[in-house]
Amino acid sequence: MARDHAVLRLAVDLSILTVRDGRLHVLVVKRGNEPFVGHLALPGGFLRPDEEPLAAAVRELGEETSLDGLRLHLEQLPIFGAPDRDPRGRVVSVPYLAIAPDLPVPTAGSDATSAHWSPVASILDDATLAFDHCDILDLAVERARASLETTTVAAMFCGEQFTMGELRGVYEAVWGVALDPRNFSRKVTKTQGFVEPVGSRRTDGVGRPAALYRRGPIRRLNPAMLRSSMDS
Amino acid sequence: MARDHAVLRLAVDLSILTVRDGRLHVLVVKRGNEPFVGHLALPGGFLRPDEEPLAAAVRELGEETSLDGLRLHLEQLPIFGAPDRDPRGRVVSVPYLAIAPDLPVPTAGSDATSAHWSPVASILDDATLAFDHCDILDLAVERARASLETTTVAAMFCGEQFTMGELRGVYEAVWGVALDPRNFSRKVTKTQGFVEPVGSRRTDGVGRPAALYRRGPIRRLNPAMLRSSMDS
DNA sequence: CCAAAAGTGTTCGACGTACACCCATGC
DNA sequence: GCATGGGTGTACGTCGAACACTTTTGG
Repeated sequence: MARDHAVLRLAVDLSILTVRDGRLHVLVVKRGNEPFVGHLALPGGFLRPDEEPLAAAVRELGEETSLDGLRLHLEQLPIFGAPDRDPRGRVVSVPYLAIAPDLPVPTAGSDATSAHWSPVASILDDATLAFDHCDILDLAVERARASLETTTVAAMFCGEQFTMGELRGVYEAVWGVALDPRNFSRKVTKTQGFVEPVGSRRTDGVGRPAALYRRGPIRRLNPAMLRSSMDS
Repeated sequence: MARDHAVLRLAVDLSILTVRDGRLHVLVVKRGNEPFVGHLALPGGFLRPDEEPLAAAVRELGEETSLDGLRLHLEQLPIFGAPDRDPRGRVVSVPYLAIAPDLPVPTAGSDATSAHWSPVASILDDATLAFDHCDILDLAVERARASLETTTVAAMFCGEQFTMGELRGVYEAVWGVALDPRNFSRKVTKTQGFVEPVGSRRTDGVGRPAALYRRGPIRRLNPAMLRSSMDS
């Protein structure tokens, strides 16, 4: 039995999603190093010795975006391991899906310059990401869509306090459908533990002030949210 | 920036599940090499150079069990990457869930001796698997339970042709609940593409002969199968 | 005849869908 | 007033749960 084991490095790559202006956005960085210098890519980096993959994802999140990975929803997706996916050698990518509220443009750092939010639709249409990051992003978006059905992560797209309209906007942006505001509100409030009323109301915009909510303790949604389309 | 990248090896570990005698079983091997000589473990092995992880899983399946991995349901689960999980050095495990029909006891080969089916319940209760394989198996069983709700993989536990009773037995064994035979049959047959009637009937046992079915083209179940318990 | 498994018909209730209608704010 | 967004009431249909009842075999 020869030692024909593959020796390789692990990279963590993050699909950090948020909702801005009613559309799904992803955080991309412009690469400062070879290969793919100047190309857009998902933030990420190599696993360090004695480091757990999840810890590496949290670390990269802080280094490249100043986001607190411990407070975000982080979910590991199936790995990408094609032997020729990285010209530097054998690198297997461990993708993470991160769901973040709409925060100010994050800081750039390390080997990444000019990190910024970019609409997912245009990124996937142009297919301009380095490596196989378009495939990774595609997988992450699909997972996010599915997670909205069965879990309460939609609230992770919002801030500490949010209105029903904001939460509904998350579903509409990620799923790309219009939902009935009245039935949506009832479904959410009747699901014990999804959201908790804060008591106060938001009076900033036009229209009747909306009640404010915060995230409840429940993480899994049972029964699930349904994705069937409705006319607005 | 020092080159403090972790250099490591990838292992694929397979949770090969089947249903025997109405109970969920998993394929385990007795280890023939250090570490954990003589202990039970999930079948698996190291990734080879220029090999995709999925290809490695299919290869190991054929080597250690003579099962055709291309014809089975294979699903990659989140990796296990604790730095100290393998005494031989940094080894990250890529777990695969395989769902197989109840086949004759597979052949043993390579560094694994006496591969055999073992009830999942007793394996998890005793917690006797090598490495962190109990955690891996636990994850695989949870995934299998969830997959039965949203996909048609339950039929992968059966042979080419099967009766409604057999298919229902899969759900009952994996979920550990009793289902109403009458409502189950209706639900399955009314879901277009889940199963297709063969036309013939099976007359081996006692009772009215059951109609035979084969797998249909549909893979995702919509609406999903519900897991709520019913009294038998 | 009896036991056992397969399958049909039917009732009930929960819930998603659709929409009429009312509430509260800015302009 | 009127547009805009927030929220309640309610009727309808679909579907899962429960179960009475019939069918077809072996012993």
